[in-house]
Amino acid sequence: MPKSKTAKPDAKKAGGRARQPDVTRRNILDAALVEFAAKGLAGARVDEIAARSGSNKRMIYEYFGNKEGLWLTVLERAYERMREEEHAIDVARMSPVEGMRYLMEFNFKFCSRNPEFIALLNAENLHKASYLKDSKKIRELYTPLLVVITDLLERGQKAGVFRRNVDPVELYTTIAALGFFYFSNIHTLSTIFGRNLLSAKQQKVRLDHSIEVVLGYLRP
Amino acid sequence: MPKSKTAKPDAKKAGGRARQPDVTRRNILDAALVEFAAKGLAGARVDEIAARSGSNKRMIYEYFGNKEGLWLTVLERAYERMREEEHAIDVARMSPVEGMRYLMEFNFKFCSRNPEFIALLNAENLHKASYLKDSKKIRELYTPLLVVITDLLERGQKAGVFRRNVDPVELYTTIAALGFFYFSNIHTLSTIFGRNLLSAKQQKVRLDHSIEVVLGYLRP
DNA sequence: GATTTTCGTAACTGACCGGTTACTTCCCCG
DNA sequence: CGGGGAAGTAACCGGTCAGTTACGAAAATC
Repeated sequence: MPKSKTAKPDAKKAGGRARQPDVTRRNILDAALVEFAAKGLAGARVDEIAARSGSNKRMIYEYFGNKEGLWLTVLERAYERMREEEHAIDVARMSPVEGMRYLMEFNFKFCSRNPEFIALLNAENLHKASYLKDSKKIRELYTPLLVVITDLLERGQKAGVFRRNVDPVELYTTIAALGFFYFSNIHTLSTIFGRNLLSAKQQKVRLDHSIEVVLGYLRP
Repeated sequence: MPKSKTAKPDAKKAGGRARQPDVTRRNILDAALVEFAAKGLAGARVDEIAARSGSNKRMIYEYFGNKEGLWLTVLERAYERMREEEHAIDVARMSPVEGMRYLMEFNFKFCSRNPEFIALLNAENLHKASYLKDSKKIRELYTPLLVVITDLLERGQKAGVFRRNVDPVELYTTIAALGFFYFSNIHTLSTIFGRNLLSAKQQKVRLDHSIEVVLGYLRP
């Protein structure tokens, strides 16, 4: 989300009034992401978003129409961000095993770094993805990770270090599951196991194990 | 949800009034499970639960105090049910590989069969498991699956069919992840992949792959 | 600097919703 | 058989919240 727009003051904090629609818009979206992620669609309060954004309700309804419009925009933006980061992945020069390891680490750490994204996805699944389904922007936008995985698999198979007959979509789902689930259920799991799974140490244990599972499976 | 309770009239449908606290209680919980799973804690409507249960709000507040009390009870009940089913698992007579396969199938199908359980857990994680943490009933109740996994691992290692140095808790988490994630994110995944992952066919593909992953990993 | 357009504020509205209460029904026990 | 208490009903209350509006202030435009 680099700002390609202007080098202007950017904030209206210090009393300085400004006329910067896109900044206001962004502030609202940032605030909405936090609120929606913390409380879901039904639990989130528009007033709270307005207050937190430094803007006001009127602007929200001007830009996004209603609460659901805001929700969809926040959701689309979260997906865009993820895809941007994924696009930056380049494992072409790595060995298949190295590449796969790197990929899983990326996925895992992305989940760790973006708890709001996790919360958002879960909430959207609660609604049976009804907002996502209506989104023009997101349809048919496969994750770039899929391409990378396909490439790694092929190279690994040719080099004889990966087993054959692995469906890339299935493997992608598995990798996504291993990262996502841990963070998605981190609070109930922590409660049941009586451990703080948020700790860096526990996270490392989990990531190492997950990588072991996938690489172990991929052995020819 | 077979009714194992009594052979009594049981329903107050046909005008027949009844004085059956536990039946009313159960009806409320059944209705609440559906409503909470569909809309989350904030989105659920107490009036709707009352209507759907065939009872009324007054009874809800009499039995459960408030909406949150009802939520916690529904949550505890869902966990209890899962543990009951898990307790019925007996893989003692199966070979380690057979047993592991059976276990994963059980876990997967449980998730498939109990979408409300998935929704409930996700919602509770949104609240950072705050209700679960306060529950006296659930604390320190390790899932029985963990015991079974530990046993299978040991036997498999002794027999030389499983690798050594596998942490049972990590493996449990992995197995849980492979089942849970698919169903938890089934709507967004279906949208993005453009496939209906709810179909029996897709489910079989996923389960088979998941089993392959774990058994592949476990090879010595 | 007058006009138009955008932005911000705060009060408002109307629906909704969690929770309560007054009152009725009818089961159970003596 | 009659009274007490549990079970049930529906109206109601007070607060909340999504969404609107009226109006004022400041920018951009000329």
